[in-house]
Amino acid sequence: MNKKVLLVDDEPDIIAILKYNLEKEGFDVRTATNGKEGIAVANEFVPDIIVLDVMMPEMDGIEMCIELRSLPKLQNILIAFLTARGEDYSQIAGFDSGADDYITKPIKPRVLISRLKALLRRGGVEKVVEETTSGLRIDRNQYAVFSGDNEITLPKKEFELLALLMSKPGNIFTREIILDTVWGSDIVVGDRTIDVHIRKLREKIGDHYIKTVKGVGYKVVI
Amino acid sequence: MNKKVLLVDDEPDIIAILKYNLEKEGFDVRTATNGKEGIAVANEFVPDIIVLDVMMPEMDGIEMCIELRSLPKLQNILIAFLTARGEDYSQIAGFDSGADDYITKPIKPRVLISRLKALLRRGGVEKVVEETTSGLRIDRNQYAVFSGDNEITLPKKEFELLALLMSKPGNIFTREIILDTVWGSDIVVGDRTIDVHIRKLREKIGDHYIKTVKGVGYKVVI
DNA sequence: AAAAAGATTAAGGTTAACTTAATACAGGTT
DNA sequence: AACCTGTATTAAGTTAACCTTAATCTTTTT
Repeated sequence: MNKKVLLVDDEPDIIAILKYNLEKEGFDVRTATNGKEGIAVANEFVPDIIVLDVMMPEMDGIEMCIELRSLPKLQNILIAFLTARGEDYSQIAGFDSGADDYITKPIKPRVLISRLKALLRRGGVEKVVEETTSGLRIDRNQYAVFSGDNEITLPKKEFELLALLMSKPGNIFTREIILDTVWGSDIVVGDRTIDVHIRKLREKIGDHYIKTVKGVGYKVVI
Repeated sequence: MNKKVLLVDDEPDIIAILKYNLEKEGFDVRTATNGKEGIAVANEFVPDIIVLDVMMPEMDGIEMCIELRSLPKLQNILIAFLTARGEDYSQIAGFDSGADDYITKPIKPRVLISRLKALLRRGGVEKVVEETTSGLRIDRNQYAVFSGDNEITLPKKEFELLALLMSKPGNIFTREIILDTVWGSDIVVGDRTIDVHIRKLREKIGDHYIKTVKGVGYKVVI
């Protein structure tokens, strides 16, 4: 049974690219170009996840999100906000209109897909906790990681890097994906930066959790 | 039944050379010199594979590719991009408009042919997880192979080699195809290199999975 | 039996990743 | 504003893993 995605964005080009790529991945996709239309489609289509541009004419993403959350039928749908990088994030996040994830544009289709899958996989807000059988646990709400019983506090970048790896324990993440997701596709930092962060992580959580696959990337052992 | 190829390139000379060589190999060839024409021919001809120059006037390869993928009838056709060497590859690959292979020009006709044959043989997209009845499993997301229950981590080349063999379990892969696919048509390594990698693989996953067919190539037992 | 193809082993060179230390930067505090 | 503290990034040197080749041995084919 394919997962249903509703894309809401006022730019037809972006819609087209994302739609194509999501469908290739096996998603069932519908689209809308403004908030009003989005609500209508959501009502009839009842998607699993809605990807929502924050900035839109007529009814913007935040308004749409609030309205969606007020409809009983649509209360449990996952909502991912698309925001332009550098946009006043606090305004959106602080508002807490009920989004489950914030994704910054520009984003490569590949990366978007992996974020959406991660969201669907962990089922949104209530499953912010991810745990491996090897004993590593991450709690996105607490912004904390646990190795066995003891809590380890991580700075932002280190946390985000580990959170990415933990979003799919066992899966490999290439350096490219890591840079795109943790740093953003328009920020340019060297490859060594990743190494150093991995090093710091290993220092704090223990060596055995993160595995290097040379020439490919990193993964968290299950 | 001959395989049907559609060549789309704005340079008549290149078209002529490739057409001649492909026909000599038994392919059924049609051509087009721009994207619009390409779509039209594709619609009527319904080729097995389309070879598409990225840089073209009017409608470029990427646009054409996206449009092709939007037509139900043509969704499963294989698409190979021709790109000039040194061209900003990331722009193309990152865009992920749905190509099945990227081939850099200049390319020798016989190399192109072997690439196309490889593509047609494995039917383009590979499954993420592939498993044989003999108990060998490969997971491209995890970048891991399993022999029965235990996970075996492989370095890049070994993994890619096994991944190729596992893309069609039971099928034979010639040394030429292996070199083209795993090493790339422009990299020249000796034949012994393949042997050594096969040896390492057998050492790690067990001798019985990979079978040598002398004078032909290797295959994974089903 | 000779020739060809593949298997095996060890060794070298290359590249990617690790490590350490130094610098730059941000946030908070005096 | 100056200072402190912790974090992020870069640079440079080191280490380790991997890839490839060469040389030798074994098997298969003619």
